[in-house]
Amino acid sequence: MDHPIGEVAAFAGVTVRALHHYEEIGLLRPSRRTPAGHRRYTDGDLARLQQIRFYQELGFRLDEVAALLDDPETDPTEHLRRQHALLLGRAARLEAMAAAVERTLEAHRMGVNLTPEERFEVFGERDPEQYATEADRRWGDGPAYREARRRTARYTKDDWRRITGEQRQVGARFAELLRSGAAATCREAMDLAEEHRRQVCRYFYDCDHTVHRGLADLYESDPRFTEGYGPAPELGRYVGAAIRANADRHEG
Amino acid sequence: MDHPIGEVAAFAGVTVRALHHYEEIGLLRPSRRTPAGHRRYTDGDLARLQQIRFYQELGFRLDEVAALLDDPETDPTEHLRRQHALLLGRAARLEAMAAAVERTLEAHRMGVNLTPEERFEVFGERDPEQYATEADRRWGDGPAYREARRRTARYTKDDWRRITGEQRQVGARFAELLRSGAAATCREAMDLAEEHRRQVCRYFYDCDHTVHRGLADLYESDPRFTEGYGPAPELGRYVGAAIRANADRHEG
DNA sequence: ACTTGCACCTCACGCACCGTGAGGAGCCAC
DNA sequence: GTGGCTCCTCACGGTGCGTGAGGTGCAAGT
Repeated sequence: MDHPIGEVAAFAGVTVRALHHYEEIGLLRPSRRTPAGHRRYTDGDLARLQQIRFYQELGFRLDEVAALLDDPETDPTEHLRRQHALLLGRAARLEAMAAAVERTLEAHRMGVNLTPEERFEVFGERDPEQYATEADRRWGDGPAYREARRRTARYTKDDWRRITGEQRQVGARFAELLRSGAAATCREAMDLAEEHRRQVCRYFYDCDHTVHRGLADLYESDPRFTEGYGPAPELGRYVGAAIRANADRHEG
Repeated sequence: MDHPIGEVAAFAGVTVRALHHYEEIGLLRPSRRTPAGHRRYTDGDLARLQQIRFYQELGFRLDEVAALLDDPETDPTEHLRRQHALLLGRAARLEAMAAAVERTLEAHRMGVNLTPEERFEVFGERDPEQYATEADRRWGDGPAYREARRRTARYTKDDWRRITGEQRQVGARFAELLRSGAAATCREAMDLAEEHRRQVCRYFYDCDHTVHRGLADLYESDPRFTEGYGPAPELGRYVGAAIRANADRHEG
């Protein structure tokens, strides 16, 4: 009912050394040892290893993986659902990159020279926030968060003024819409949500519609994010609803 | 007409430190320096950086990337085509992993316990065959052909994209090996051949080593099957030799 | 003329994730 | 008893940067 280390390594596509390492850092401890000291992995251990492999493939560091898996508030199916979403997101990103390569090829064929922005737009991506501490609590500090921090770290003061200015403008337009009595599900509100999403993409991380839904929760639950434009909690809910409607529209 | 390092870093989504590192290891040297010693990157440097980023995203190490880019026999468009194939392959792999997560979820819901093989099959590897129509001509409508047609008939457009992406990846890896000077009878080449065989099994029909030998002939005689990855006829012979060596190994 | 302030420079140490032996033991087959 | 395979435990090495520390170049403000 349990397996020796070589077999496990072969199954999982990792080396024996890696399994040793996982034990050293407390990430995966085999449930049993033989009298001779040989490691034996149970099916439960294998299930954990599977989770480890998925998270790792997604770019999490091993200490992050350990934190995720050892969080008592997360049940197994939640891990799987999260991994599913992240995997599809990454796949989509790679396809976008492939498309970018195609465009580059095309430009090359035409003898056109690309602008730097065009060259690297697909590398823009994934994930966190100026709400660094919020993002932290919500997503731990996954690869997306690190990427965002890396990017934001390079922004100058002028960049920040420009970026927050743009964001405040979107916020103001949301407040405007809300005051006008337009539904959060109307086209204008959804377009505004889409604009917001693209801003996040441009300045912070690769924010697809799924991730954007997560931000919607954030806006609704924390009035800090919309304060200053209007009736805070109500505007938060309004923006959240618009983001969700927009996501529905694009995913439908 | 050239750019300071911070700007380049922002464009490309890398840190300034990374660019310093690339220069240290001779991977990317800015074409110019200002009198004050500040690096200046030309558009040509940016083009190279773009290539670096793509290859890196695909999992190549920096010294490998340098070797690839500095190979005088490879022209720019060949890099792009190769990257395109590899990106699609990786995207396909991630989608397969997402599907595996779905299956795991489903099994979980049913209360079923997965076998280790099931748990990790997606981590093993990749790749198959599109030569359905060729198979057609060769085997007329024997049982193998009928099975292939039965299975391929159910594939959606998405399935096809995924499958051909995986295949192209194996092709690219063969080309890589050939370029590296490895013998077609080396272990890596045979492993790759075996991987290829399993793809055929998974996506088309039961392809044992004998049948695989038949495919080897096909690849050698028709350069269409390996074009786009490298010197077509040579690569075809190389793949054929690897398949035969692999068959020998398994049948021996 | 002076001082911020930012972008840039050059060391140089540190860290994550293992790879890669070295040296030895358990276990099976002949 | 002697290969031959798998397993064990150190322990050093390597890649791809992160992260200061300490200093320079230059433009704008006072």
